[in-house]
Amino acid sequence: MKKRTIFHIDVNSAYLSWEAVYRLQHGAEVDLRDIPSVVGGDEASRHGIVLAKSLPAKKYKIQTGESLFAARQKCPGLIVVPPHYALYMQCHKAMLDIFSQYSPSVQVFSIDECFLDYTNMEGIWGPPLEVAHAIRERVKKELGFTVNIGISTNKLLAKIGGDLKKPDMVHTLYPEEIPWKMWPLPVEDLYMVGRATAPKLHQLGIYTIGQLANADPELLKYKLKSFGQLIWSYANGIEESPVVNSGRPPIKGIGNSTTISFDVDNRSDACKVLLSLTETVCMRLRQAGYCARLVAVSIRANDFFHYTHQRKFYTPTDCTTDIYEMACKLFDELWKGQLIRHIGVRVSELCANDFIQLSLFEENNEKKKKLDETIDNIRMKYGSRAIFRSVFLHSGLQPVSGGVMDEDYQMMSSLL
DNA sequence: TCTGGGGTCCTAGGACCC
DNA sequence: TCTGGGGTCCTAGGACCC
Repeated sequence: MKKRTIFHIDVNSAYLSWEAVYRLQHGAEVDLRDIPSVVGGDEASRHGIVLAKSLPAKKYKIQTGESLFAARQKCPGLIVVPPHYALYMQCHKAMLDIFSQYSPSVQVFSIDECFLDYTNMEGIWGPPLEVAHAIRERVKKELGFTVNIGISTNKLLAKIGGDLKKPDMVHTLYPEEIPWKMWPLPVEDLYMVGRATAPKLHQLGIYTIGQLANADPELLKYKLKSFGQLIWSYANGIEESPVVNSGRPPIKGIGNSTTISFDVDNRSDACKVLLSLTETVCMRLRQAGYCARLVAVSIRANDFFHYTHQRKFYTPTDCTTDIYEMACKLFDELWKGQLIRHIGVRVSELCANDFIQLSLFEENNEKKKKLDETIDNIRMKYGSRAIFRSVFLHSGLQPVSGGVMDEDYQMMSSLL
């Protein structure tokens, strides 16, 4: 197999950098990146977590995902700004435009991370290291934020390499550099070694990626099943997945969930939330041209315990009413009267919807389809609030939940 | 006013069939 | 009086990622 050259590019403190740049461009005096600051959700509606942090905030050991309450205890006077997802989508697209000029093969990994296949491109743009620096400089100059770029022969090494030291840097992590650049790192820095696996590895006396790489793969397989094999390979830099540029890999499921601003204690409110979640899920489903066979409902209770319940249709559907009715049924079977903090709806087992659905047993199938279509069109044209079901009047609940709504992005699923 | 939201993949155990 | 065994489908839950 031919040796590849892969770049991994990710934005330093993405949401926070983008927020900082926007504010500077609109007359702000201070750069959020220079002070202890975070992008955080709205605490009043119980979305109060850290979404992104500045480097000065990181010095206070503030972590992404922790509560703003905890973050402020670590750093009194912490600046907290709300997120603007439509802005982040614009930044994402702008940087993608730049990357695509250097290779036809760019894989979007998340809103702030891409892989770029630079194999066979040297003849056009020059040596990888020089080009990576050129890209880094261009993004900084033209868009105002900094990125880290990792270079190697596969996606895994490029990604770990890119994380070596931040911000605004380019690193290589070629296979021959693994022993001295990657193996000394703590094992939790390895992709796929998370909160649950790290302690298990520690119990085996494995604290660094190098120790994992040189551990007995049979022992790891015995303790961690196929996952043990996977992370052993990763620790040795073995990973061969291709950079998939042509759009995203096909989607497997569509979900929508929300933390409600108050604890729901009755079926009627819960079903309204289910409806608003289902509206968005089904709109996205139809937009993508799929029908779904499996519906799952999840709830997180007041005590943070999490429950799910799922069931299959005999015939896949994209109809809001069908999926909503199923969601309610599942909810009734799942709910035992707990106070509900969070509700989710997810559909999966998707198939293309371009076959003619037999409506032998459901004579009003066509009517339902027309209704969904009409509502979709109105919402696409005039925004999601242009039309909604009357049960939401005076309910204190969102009639359509989820997605980023903006003039430029009427229906856009948030990527993070 | 402590703890979001959107994904993918894997495993375990029970039902059911031959 | 000891009660298979393999395969598939289904559901619940847990792990990881950003």
